[in-house]
Amino acid sequence: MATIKDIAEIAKVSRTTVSRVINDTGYVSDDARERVLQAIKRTGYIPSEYAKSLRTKQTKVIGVILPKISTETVSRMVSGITEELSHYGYQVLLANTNLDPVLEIDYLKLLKARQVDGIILVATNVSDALIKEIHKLTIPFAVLGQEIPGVTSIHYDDYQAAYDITRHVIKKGHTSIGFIGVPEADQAVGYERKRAFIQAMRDHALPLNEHWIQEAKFDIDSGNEAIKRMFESRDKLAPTAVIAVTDRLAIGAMQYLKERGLSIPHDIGITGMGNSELSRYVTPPLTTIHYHYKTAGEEVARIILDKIDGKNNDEKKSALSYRLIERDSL
Amino acid sequence: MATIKDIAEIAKVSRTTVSRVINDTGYVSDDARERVLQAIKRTGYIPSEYAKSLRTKQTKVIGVILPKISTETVSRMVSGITEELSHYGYQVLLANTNLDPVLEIDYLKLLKARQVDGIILVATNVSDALIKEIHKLTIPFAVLGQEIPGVTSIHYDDYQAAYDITRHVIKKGHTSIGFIGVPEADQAVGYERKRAFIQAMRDHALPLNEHWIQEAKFDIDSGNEAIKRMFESRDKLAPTAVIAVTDRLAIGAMQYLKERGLSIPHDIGITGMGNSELSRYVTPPLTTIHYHYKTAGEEVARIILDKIDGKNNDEKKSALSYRLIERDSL
DNA sequence: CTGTTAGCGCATTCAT
DNA sequence: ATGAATGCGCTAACAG
Repeated sequence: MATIKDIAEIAKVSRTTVSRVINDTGYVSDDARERVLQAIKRTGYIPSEYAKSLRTKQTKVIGVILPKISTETVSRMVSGITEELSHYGYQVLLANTNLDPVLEIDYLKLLKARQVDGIILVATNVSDALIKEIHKLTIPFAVLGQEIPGVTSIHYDDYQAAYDITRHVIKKGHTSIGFIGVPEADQAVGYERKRAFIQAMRDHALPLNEHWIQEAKFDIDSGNEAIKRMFESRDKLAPTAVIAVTDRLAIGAMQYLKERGLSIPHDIGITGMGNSELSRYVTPPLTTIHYHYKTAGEEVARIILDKIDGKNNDEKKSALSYRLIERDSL
Repeated sequence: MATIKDIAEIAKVSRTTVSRVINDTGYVSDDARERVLQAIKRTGYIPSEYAKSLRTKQTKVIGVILPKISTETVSRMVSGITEELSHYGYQVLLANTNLDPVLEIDYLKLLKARQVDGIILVATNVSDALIKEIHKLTIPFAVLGQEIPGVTSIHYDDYQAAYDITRHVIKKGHTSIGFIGVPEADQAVGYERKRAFIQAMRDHALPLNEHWIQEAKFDIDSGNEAIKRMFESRDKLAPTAVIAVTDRLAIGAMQYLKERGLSIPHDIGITGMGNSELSRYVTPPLTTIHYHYKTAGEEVARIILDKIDGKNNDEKKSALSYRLIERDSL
């Protein structure tokens, strides 16, 4: 591997001059520049980013901590992040926790050690320990997907979205409405969406049947089981519509309903949230909430970049827009 | 940010000693070690990976160049890669080309500049310029998803898989079989799969109708249009089964068929390839080929790691296993 | 316009 | 068992 020193020798100039032509900074005679360029070309020399970073204290790398790359939500966010960052010569160092909360903290430290210029956390469950660690951070930081006190974040307005879809279901004339949620440890998807559902029901003076409020995990099968519990409760009553907090859950529920011979939306309506690709192609297509995940990735990238540039260093909160997509499942 | 020098001063030892306790190398008295550890704890000191890399010529970072992160295939591969690498303390630097072939070469250089310990290319269309650039590379390198002469790669045995599924369709009794492919510039999905289809048909002495061999892009709508062209050809003949080279294409085709009032698989059978999550949940569930994408990611990570360790430096080829998944669409 | 000097933070001889 | 000295590859004053 050639170094700046080699180039300097070949071109018969000092290392400084080489540095100048590389970075296009300061005056260099055409003659010297030419010789340097030639030398670079001949040797295939590429300046070491590491050595450069050591001097400049800038790595042009942003660390992204995420729970699991192979989900649509996250991969779309990452897509938005990488795309936006690439316009400014930044790259992404991935830290995939695979849903292990301990790793989140480990990676935070690791990224610090790597002197990344900024860190983006794609969050699900945020532990107190993590929040503490985040507050100790001195480099630009932002959270995507959840709201953390005192920290810049872009979150989805889960409460409002869930409230909207619940109201939508109610407006369609349903009064017996079931709900499939996820554990409340997940602030956004678990807690907020459930809270919104309950509030919307109350605001419309509709009854809440405890059997009709089920909790599932995040996978499709889990949705199937959750609605099964709903239908097999002793009182033999069943809702006329079910709101699931994710599309996958809704799709799992649809499977059960179909197996049971129920027609959607005629016998029972169902809605999801997330507008996953799946939701368009199941039968019938799912009514759901579309979040702009990729846009969120782009936006958080821009925020980090701003912070790096020194502007906009204060805490900043924003909620990403969403819209209700009406299809045929309700 | 504290440095090794600060710690040395606080602990009243030399930087060398600090380095020794950090890396657990050489002799250090318990007393000195204790003081160093205390100092580290107090200051929250984290050694700079950059400075370390500059000395050791090891970055513990693997560059991954990919065409688009937000597809199921790629994100599963990346998931396998990051998971495997993390076991050995390596991280992934992402380079998302967004399908721009020029960027592939740019990123190759960038990763070199960042002195990554290895590079994994998740490939689609591989240009000659890229191949040339790859051969100039001196760092460990491997390709995932396509086969490149003289380069270590894990590819899918697209020919065999497509041959198998064609034979499967034939065995089901079909003789009038259509095909929806993609441009042959894509060696694996475009060229190989088509070649296999044609060969299988010939081997079984079945006729090839040119109207029934259509080319589409990669998206769902494109599959829809492709089969439409098939059905609207002048001779008014239509196949009794259609093989699409991706699930998305198959799903697009299914939409058209349904709109046309055709029953699947009764009136016409259809198959995909890829076993995307979608394929399980469309109606009817799609018969397809399942590739072990994540496993491939893990495997290529292991290969790169081996190369870094100096073992197994020669070119190595392997094909990943797949299996036919029979569902209800055929 | 160009070169000299210094130092970023660390690991590694080589002495002691 | 410990430290002094050196250099990895680069940029940034500071002189000339």
